[in-house]
Amino acid sequence: MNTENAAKNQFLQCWGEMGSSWGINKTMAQIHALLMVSDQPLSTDDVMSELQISRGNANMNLRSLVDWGLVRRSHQKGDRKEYFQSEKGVWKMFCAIARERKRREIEPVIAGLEECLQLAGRDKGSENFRKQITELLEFSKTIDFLMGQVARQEENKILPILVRMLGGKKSTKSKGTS
Amino acid sequence: MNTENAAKNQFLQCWGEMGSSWGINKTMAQIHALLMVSDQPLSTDDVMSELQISRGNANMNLRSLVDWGLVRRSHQKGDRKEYFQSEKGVWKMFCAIARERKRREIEPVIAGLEECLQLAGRDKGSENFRKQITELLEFSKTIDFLMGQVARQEENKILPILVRMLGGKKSTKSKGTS
DNA sequence: TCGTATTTTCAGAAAATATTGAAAGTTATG
DNA sequence: CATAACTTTCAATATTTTCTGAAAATACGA
Repeated sequence: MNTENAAKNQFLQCWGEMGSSWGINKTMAQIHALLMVSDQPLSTDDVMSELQISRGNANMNLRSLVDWGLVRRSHQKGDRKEYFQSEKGVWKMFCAIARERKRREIEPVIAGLEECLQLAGRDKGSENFRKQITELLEFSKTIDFLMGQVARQEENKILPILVRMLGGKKSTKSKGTS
Repeated sequence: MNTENAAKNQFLQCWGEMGSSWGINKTMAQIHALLMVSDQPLSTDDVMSELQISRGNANMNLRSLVDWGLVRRSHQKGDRKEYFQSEKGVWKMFCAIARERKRREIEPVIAGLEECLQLAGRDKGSENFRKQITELLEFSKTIDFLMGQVARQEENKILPILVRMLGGKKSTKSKGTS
């Protein structure tokens, strides 16, 4: 990691940690952070030298980021190398993550819980079990639905509304927060 | 893992996987699953034998579950052993998780991003950097606020409202979605 | 207080995950 | 189509995380 900029290093560190704690490969999160604050698209070699990681590692995690829809491949004219550019809009990023986590983590849970109900049968002894699984399943389906809908919003209209609904700070000034 | 019940095993498996993919120790998630579908509180030994894990492992993860507010310690009269009982309400569980993840994972990110801004200074060269970090920071603060507010709702009123707002299925009955 | 039942801790072992780097594969260009 | 530039793969290795089990600590009842 270059020493160039302490703030940038702090950011790479911070973002990597956060990724880790949400079950995302730390290097993947760091590359994402690097690209997010990079003014130009970066090549695999740029990423390797900035983060001091191997080609294989850089390649694999860049591909993952592309798969997640957080990063685009790009090309510079007169250059054979591939460059990578991050989506910078926070809401767009949020949508991409919501979409992928729905697909990778919520949908499989729904399928798993449905299989539980299948296996549980209808006998008296499994009543409580079925009730609990059914409640989890319905909740999961609601979350699944909401993540899907949120992920397709072009603009972040929903969070400000929620903030108001859940008691956002009252405006003390005469004009609204508009 | 006892062979007693295929549905239960499926559930333990499924819940463990889900935990893993969200950065939660798989065993912790499995113990949680086990307690969720257990009619009586279970002792450490019960958990050990159901999941075939060591005392140390069981103890550590039970403590974590208690720390997360997902499991309560309980006692049976005339028995010196400690027993554990899961919160079963899905909404209550959701709130506990939201509360803890806010505290453990969102708040540190906010602090980290604020430190980035400190370190970045005010010079022209860091303009884009500051803009990006600032946007991430504001988004994080919004999420932080929302998780805090959601976590304190006794009842799940908010999700049904959201479902309606984001295009919940239209009523097929004669009256409109009013 | 003592002895016993129970819980907690923690160093070492095992398992899971992430990383490396070199070879194989691919693609663009003369 | 040969070559050089670049990308991808993957077996070996390193690192991190999780788990074990026995020892230490604690709580309880007589």
